[in-house]
Amino acid sequence: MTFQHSKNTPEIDKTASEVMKPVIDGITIDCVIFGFNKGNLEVLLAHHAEGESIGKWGLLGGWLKKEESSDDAAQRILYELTSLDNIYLEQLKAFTDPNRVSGRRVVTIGYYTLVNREDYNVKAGLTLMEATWHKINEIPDLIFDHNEILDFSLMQLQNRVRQAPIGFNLLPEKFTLLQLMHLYEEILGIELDKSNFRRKILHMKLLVALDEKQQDVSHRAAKLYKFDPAIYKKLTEKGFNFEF
Amino acid sequence: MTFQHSKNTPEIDKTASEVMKPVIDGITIDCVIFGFNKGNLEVLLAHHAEGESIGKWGLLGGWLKKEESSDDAAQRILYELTSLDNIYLEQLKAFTDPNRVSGRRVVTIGYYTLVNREDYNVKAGLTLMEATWHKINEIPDLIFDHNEILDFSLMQLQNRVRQAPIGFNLLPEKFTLLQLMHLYEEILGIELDKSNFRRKILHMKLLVALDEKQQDVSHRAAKLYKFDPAIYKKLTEKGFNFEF
DNA sequence: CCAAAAGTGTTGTTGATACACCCATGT
DNA sequence: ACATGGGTGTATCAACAACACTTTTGG
Repeated sequence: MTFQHSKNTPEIDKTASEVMKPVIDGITIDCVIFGFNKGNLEVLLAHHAEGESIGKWGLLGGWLKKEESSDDAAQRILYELTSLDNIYLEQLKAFTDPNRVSGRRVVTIGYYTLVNREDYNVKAGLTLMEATWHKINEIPDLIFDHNEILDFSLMQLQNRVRQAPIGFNLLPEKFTLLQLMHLYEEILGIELDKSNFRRKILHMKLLVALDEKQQDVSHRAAKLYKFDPAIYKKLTEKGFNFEF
Repeated sequence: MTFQHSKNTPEIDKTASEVMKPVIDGITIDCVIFGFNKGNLEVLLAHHAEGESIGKWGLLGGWLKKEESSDDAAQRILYELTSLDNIYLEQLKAFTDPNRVSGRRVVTIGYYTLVNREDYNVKAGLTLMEATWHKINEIPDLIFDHNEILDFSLMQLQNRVRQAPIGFNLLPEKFTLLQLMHLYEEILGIELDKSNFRRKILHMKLLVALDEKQQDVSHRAAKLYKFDPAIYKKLTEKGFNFEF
């Protein structure tokens, strides 16, 4: 017995159009936008001022269009909603529970992004009266399955941050070692030893020491560092690991 | 200026039906099925005997139905095609390039699974004249974007195998330490030291030594071990790492 | 006895951990 | 002077890599 054609090659099955027609009402994109502010990991949420979900919060999202990939759609939606461009963006997975939206069959593709809050403050704000940042451990009930998407994205962030220095996307261009350490502590929910963290991170040679120091702090000013993307590229080719 | 409703809450937008209608022709599921045989990592591919793609190979897949999640669909499709049940199965991501299938807008959700070849041989075979195993480094040109999906799944497997002992799903219930080591070597594409591997894996306490030995080998018979899921559960709660 | 794989032991090196301590600066 | 965070040094311990070695078994 051989395969039935309709099973192993669905895309070219001539009878597929009947099967498909009622199946999917549409595909959306939902973005978990992470930011780091004063030692707290935060997420940008949109407030719904009208419609069924009035008064509730949700992730930022939109419809996938016919002629774009989901990566392009996520990029576009993010730009439309926040004016942010060229930021770290990665697909999580598809969320497909048939009851995730009542009454309709809508599949959503989750994304997460890491943004530098300083950039965000400059470029956006104007268009975003209804979107505000929420601390990661003070997240309200969200619409649909958005809490699940957010939980998944946090797990993903925790995993990814151990394998590549993507956390840098959450920081301003120039930062101190302790800021970086606090970022890792906050994302991973652990405590780190100052001295050991310094040695470890400097040993990786990923940071470039600048000739600048912090300004306007009421204690000894810390040296500023920046992340070196060239060295990062070299290291990724060899494969490397972050374990804190 | 506030959000336009159609942007941040797409699912309940009253005008959405017009936007959606032409957008998606359907969603499919494609599974990368990994097996391990005689030291080789292999993938199960289906041969297309008719239709546009005649003569070409592709991943095993099928349509997502209206009332099932993609996880359920993947499970169902796998069972229909191979009679395999209750196997390790994980979503990769959605593949959404608008041109991945010419003439139609079909999004596919990729999955990968790890199967024990001994189970497979028993239960399947009858229904699967047209599906055969291919060594991971002898993969032909596949239909659509299936090569891309396969490449992605291999990366994912390499990553996941370092964080949890999912590799055990590829082995028979009872195995020797060197079989396990060869599995890691094959998946990760590295060479390992026998002695160091032994110490490391035994030190994790994840394996249970059995009172059995290999049979019918033309050299000293190795002790057989099995994987202990109870201890695995304990360890995952604490979080643990495999680095080889 | 030999081949082939199983399995043990040893040693040098590296890196993680846990501290104690000094330094610079604003109030 | 003291609080606050910046930054250095060190002793101990666990993990790892490299490699040599012994054991068991079938042919």
